[in-house]
Amino acid sequence: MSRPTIADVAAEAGVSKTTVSHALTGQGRVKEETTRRVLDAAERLGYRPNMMARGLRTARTRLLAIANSVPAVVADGAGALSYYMTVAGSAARTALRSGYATILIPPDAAPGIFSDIAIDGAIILDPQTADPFLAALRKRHVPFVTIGREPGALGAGWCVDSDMIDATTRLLDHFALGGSCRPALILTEEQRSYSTDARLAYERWVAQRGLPPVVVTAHEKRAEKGGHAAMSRLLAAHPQVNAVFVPLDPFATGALHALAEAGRRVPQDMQVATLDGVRAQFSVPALTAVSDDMEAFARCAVELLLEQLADPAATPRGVTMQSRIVVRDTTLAAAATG
Amino acid sequence: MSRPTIADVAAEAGVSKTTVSHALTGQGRVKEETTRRVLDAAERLGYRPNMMARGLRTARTRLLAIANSVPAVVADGAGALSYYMTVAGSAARTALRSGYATILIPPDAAPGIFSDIAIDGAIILDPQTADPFLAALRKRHVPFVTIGREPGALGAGWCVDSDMIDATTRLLDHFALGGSCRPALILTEEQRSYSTDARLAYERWVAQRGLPPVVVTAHEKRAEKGGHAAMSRLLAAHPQVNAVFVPLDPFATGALHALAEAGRRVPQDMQVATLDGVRAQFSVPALTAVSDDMEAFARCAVELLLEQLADPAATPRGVTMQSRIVVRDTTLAAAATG
DNA sequence: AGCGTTTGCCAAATCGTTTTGGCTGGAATG
DNA sequence: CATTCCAGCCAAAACGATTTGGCAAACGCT
Repeated sequence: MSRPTIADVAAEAGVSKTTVSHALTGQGRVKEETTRRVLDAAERLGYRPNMMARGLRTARTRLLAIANSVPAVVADGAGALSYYMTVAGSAARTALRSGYATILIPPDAAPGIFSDIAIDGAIILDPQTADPFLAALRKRHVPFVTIGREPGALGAGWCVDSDMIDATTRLLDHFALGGSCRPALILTEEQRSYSTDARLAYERWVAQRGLPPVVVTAHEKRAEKGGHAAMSRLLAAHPQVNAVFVPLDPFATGALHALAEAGRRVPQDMQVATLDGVRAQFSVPALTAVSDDMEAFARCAVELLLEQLADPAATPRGVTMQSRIVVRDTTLAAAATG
Repeated sequence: MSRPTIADVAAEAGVSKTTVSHALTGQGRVKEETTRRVLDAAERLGYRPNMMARGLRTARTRLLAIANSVPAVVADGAGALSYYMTVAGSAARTALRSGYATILIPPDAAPGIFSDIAIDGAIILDPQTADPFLAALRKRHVPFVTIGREPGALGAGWCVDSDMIDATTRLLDHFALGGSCRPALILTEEQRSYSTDARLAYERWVAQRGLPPVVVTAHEKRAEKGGHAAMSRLLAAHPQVNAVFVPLDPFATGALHALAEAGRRVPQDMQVATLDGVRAQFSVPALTAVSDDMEAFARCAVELLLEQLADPAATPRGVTMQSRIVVRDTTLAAAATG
């Protein structure tokens, strides 16, 4: 026989389809003993509700989507977006516990994708200003949670975020531990909340010390090349700079190459730090980095999304997480302690 | 108004629902001009077919799943399974082109998952002997394609695979380029096709040269520790060995540590190679590796799966891909050429 | 003209759930 | 005793697509 339906269970248990549905979903009023009989029958037949039928009736798919707004900077292929995997996997696991499956939106997919797939909600990584993915979701009235805030958004949205202002400040303090410090910042042209926050904290920090702000940018798609070029320009224009925060990790490794070519020693002549990931970990020298627990981000994002699905009228809630600074080879305090 | 249905389009175009359905899906007979009118109406209303309704009727979800049979060997957290992301992302992209969305099965999920989600097909990475995921899929009659063969399976199944016998042979030849060579093999206890193939090729290679086979194994879950322990045992028991193929990359980095502790120079005293990935690339010294185009694997797997979905009665087809050997710091030919 | 075939369209059935509205019979209330 | 209420169950109506079977009109052939 093909897959048993609710009608088969009803026949087996000697009740109506309505009662089976109620017994299984906990709706309506069903005598305890009847419920047990239904559950038994369902078990015996190996009954599984048909998701399509259920979805049709309830207008819910029990599917979430996860997408990365950051394009796959395929500088050297593998692992460029490995943190995306970490997040996606963790989100999928968390969602599954609540009975939701997670659709993986491939890197670099067009935002139009969201009008073709049927989902109850979405998680978007690192949205940028006026993010096209978020626009598409809003248009379709699909609830979403962002990891990282949408910079320049009007009201606060559902999001989970790291405290990048605090982290940047602590990082600059860490730079300064190595002695007198003239820090610079290498950012992406694209505005994502981590970069705007880093800029804010940086400008505040240098202003307090009466230092001139030095910020160089490149388009994120240029990846390693962009970081290399930015660092070269920086060295030429601001020779006094002796520490640099380069959040985007392909930029950071590109910057390391530029420094090597220019004959600058790291960290003696130039301290370098980035956001954590496989690149930072495995690069030689290993990069000091601002590190976030991406798995926790993902878990939290799913929880917020489910909260929102349960009550679409709830007021948006954000969660902020503390980052750690992982000291490796590219900053002076490392040499001092290690 | 809420989302338009096929009935709205029918009204707008002045035809029946049947005709709309036929015009949109290309079924049945519809006059060219009528089709155009329907398409126009659908466009004007922004009509999107309801996936749940369609799925209910056709018993197809247009969802695929991708899962990794290899547990997340979370030796040092991030990036341990970054190749899984590469594959999953590439598969998702390919599937999307044919109108399928891809569900990400989180690492370490229980095989029982497949009785709770509604999918048309699945892609399973690196199945092991008597793989529980494949068992679950077979039980539910869900078509699947494996990346890597299921070792010890009776008939041939739908799969895409690398020619690991050839690659291993070439790798051993590469080892031998550095002079007289006594190679060993460090494998996982778990049998996946790449490991059984590597063993086969290795045993053949040493037999041809009248050398004794040296194979050491560890449980894959032990990750770096396992590789470390295996290498230590190898050094103690077989001091004459001067080259080792360690397919599982966490094992390989673990082995490198053991070698460093034992004061053996790499590659002078011991050549080392592994399967490619971020670890191999970024490890210091960088590991010579057998490298596969995982994105191509994924594309191919999706194509095979769609082929199978189009004709479930088709005889299973396998595709074999050629691997490259990427020479880095841990083999002697590298020193010779670089 | 008469007959069979093809073309173009449609009404109704169908997929497997949930939900609505109603029906029973016994307990509680007056 | 009559009335109201409620627990416990059910038949039928959704949900929005595809598919089946059929009906006219147009066409081709003798």
